[in-house]
Amino acid sequence: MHVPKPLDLPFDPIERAAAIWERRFGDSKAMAAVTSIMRAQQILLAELDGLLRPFGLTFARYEALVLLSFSRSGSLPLRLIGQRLMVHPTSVTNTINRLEQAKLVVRRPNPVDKRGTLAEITPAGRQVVDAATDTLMAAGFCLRGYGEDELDAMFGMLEKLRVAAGDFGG
Amino acid sequence: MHVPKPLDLPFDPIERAAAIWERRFGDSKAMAAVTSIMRAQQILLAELDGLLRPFGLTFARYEALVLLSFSRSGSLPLRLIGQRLMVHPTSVTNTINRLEQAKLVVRRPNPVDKRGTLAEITPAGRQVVDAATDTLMAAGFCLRGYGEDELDAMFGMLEKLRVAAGDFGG
DNA sequence: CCAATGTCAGCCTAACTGACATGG
DNA sequence: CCCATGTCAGTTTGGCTGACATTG
Repeated sequence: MHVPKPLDLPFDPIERAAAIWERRFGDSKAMAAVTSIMRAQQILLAELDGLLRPFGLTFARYEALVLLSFSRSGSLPLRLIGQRLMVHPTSVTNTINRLEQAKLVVRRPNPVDKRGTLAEITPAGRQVVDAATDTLMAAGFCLRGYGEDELDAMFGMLEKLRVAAGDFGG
Repeated sequence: MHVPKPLDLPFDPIERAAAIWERRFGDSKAMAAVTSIMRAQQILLAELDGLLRPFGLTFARYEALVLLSFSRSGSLPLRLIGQRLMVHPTSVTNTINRLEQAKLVVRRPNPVDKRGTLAEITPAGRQVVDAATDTLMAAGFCLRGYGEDELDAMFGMLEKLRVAAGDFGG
C-alpha cells in the first residue's frame, strides 16, 4: 500500500513556486491563492471521504442525502438537486443511482410534472445521514483549528467568487 | 449541448443549507466554509481548464510544466514532481505520459539514480507554458475582483490548513 | 535483504458530450 | 413546435490499489 505520508517538506512548496514565479513572470499573489485553494480542497475532500467511507458514502453523495433530509417531504426532483448542489444533470443521475443501490434513496415519478423524477430518502437513508453527520461534526468538518470568526471570514471571502461566477444573485 | 447557464438563483444555496443545518444540527460555520471551498475550487478549475484547453493543457499538466520550466536543467525526477505537486506517483506517470504524447516533455534516464526517470521540458514545452502563462495572468488567474491584500489573506488563511495536513513544516 | 522508484493493469469517481424518449 | 427533464452510452480525467522489475 502507498502510505499517505505527510510529505512534511522543509519548505512550503507553494511559497517556493511563488518566489520563483515572481522573478520570472511578475506578480504571483493570485497564482499562490489559486494553488492554495486547489490544495485545500484536495486535503479536505480526502479527509471527508475518509470519514464517510465507513458509511458507504462519498462527500458528493452525503451532500445529496443531506439535501433530501432537509426537504419537507423527504423528496426532491432531480433537476432541483442538480441546481442546489451545482452539478451536471448526468452527475445527479449517477449520484442517485448509487444511493438507490445502497437503499438510502428511492426513485418515484413526480406527480406534478410527469417528465420528472423524485428522489426520496428512505428511513435507512435518514439513519445513515444522521450517523455520518455526527461523525463529521465531531471532526469539525476537518476545519478544527479555525475559530468561528475565521470560518466566517473564509465564507465571506469566497462568497465574492461565487457571486462573480453567477451562482446566485449578487 | 448543455448550456453552462449561470444558475443565478435568487438566494445563496450554501447560505440556505447553513440556515436549515443550524436548526437541525447546531453550529454550521465549518460546514458552510467547507462547502464554499469545494465550490470555489470547482469554479476555478472549470475556468482555468477552459483557458488552458486551447493549449491542449489541463491545470494539472500546466502545473507540472511550470515546475519543469522553473528547474535549472529543465528536468526533474518524477518522484520530486510528485512531492512538489502533492500528487500520487501513478498520477505523475499519467501526467508525464500525456505531456510526452504532446511532445512538451521527454523522459530521460536519471544518470544519478538508475532506478529513476527524469522528465525534461522541450523547447515546444517552453513555448506552450509561456503562452499559457500569459493567458492565465491576463485573466488574473480567475481571481479578478480581489485586491492584493485579500489574496494574501486567502493564502494565509489556508496555509494553516496545509500545515495541519502535514504538507510542510509548521 | 529491505527500501525506493517508476510502471502497469485495473478499478472508481465525477464531469462532460451527444442522442434520445417522454411530456409541458 | 419548441423546450424541459431525465436517462443512456461513451469519453476523459484524476486518484487510487496491488503487483512488479530495477536498483540503492
